[in-house]
Amino acid sequence: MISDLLPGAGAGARPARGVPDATVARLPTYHEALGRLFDGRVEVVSSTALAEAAGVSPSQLRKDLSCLGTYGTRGVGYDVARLQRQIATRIGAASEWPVVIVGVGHLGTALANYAGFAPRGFRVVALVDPSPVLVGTTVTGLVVSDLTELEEVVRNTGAVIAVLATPAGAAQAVADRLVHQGVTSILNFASTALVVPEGVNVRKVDLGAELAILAFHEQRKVEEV
Amino acid sequence: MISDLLPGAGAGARPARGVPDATVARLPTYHEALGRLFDGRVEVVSSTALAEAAGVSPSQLRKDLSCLGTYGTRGVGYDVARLQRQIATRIGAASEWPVVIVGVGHLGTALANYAGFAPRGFRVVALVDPSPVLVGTTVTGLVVSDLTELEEVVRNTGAVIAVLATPAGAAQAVADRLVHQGVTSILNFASTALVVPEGVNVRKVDLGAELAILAFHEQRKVEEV
DNA sequence: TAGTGTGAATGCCTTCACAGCT
DNA sequence: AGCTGTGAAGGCATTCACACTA
Repeated sequence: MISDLLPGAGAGARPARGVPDATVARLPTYHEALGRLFDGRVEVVSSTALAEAAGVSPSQLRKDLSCLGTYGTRGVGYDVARLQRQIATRIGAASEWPVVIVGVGHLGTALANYAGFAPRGFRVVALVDPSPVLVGTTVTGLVVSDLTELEEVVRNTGAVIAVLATPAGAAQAVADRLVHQGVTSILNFASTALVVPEGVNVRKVDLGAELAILAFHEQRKVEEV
Repeated sequence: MISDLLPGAGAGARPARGVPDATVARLPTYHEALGRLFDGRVEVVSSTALAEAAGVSPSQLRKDLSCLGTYGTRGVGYDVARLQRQIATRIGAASEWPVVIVGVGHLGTALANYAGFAPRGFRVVALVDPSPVLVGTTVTGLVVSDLTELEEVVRNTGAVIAVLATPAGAAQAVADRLVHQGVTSILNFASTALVVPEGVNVRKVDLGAELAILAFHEQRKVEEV
């Protein structure tokens, strides 16, 4: 939606080789839709069909894909396998990215268990939390490390992507330490605007805000009567 | 970000009394920032200060607030309490919205426990899942209902907002049933584009896609060398 | 004929710059 | 003097329409 409009915004992101931000944000959706709909059985797909599966307009899909170079055949459609490979390479789903999760509360635990990461090339390699109750326990086969060892954990795993699922108050301090250790991409679930240096990408996911946006529309419906 | 742009976009949303979608998406952030920074002690805030706390530009903040009518004083700033009240009313945070969560896996459980909903006027009033193992158990003080009773649950609670934390395959069917019972706002965590009638708002939160967008930028950094 | 690729046009959002209050 | 409110300008993103190709 909106997208974006969307909330969940990038910071410090440079214009990126001619691919507009809005397009980048949709590529994962296309990739996912391709995998979900056409597991080896369909060989060609039209822009109309794929667009519907991804929830966008056909012309938008075509324009987006044209940014990656052209992988369709006029009069026919797109070669599914080839297109999927191409998008995968571009969004890095072909590689495997180690990810560190900081904050092992309810949300952090859910993310550690989230099945949608693995097929997209992400592997959760470490969990970090300050709570003595949690440190040392095992979650999804990973031992929770103490927050004081954050630097060591990041160094050992070589992670450049981190997920922040801490309370809002702790987020900035943790982010600073992550960036200092070489993390350059942060997915932030805390409801704070993080300040990071140029070149570090942050995406914010504010679950409360998402619901609030829906409530706004509901509120408007109420007022209309 | 991209916000919005962004994935997570509204569907069926009408132009809304002159308030643009992009502004609506930021209002909850302003509301949250006001609450976090100024708990009763500061009476006036400038657009510059609030904008920094919310992670936007001062001019954007001013333009956004001007959509709500004018609650600032030239040469002085915004009356914190008054502004907060005004935004709260507009986004419906002054009311209390009952919310039904469908899908009580790791994510659904985390959402049921999420502390960020209550202060924004949301109360989780029901949990629904098809699994015989879960039905009847208690999560955060709520007994999990069977998916077959979905219609009854929605009717009894009077919820118009629902959260979908089901697998992708089940999402559309559940959405259809929710809409049929009068739900008009859906927060969708399943990685599927939902088809809903005019007048129903859907916001999609795709956690895997969020990470994938970050991976795209990392991939680009790698290729640059 | 069917469906991609893409300039052109439209519309939306953001940024700028300054007029207007206090 | 300081800071909001807002028209105007500029930049993106989306949509349209059609040339082009298999």
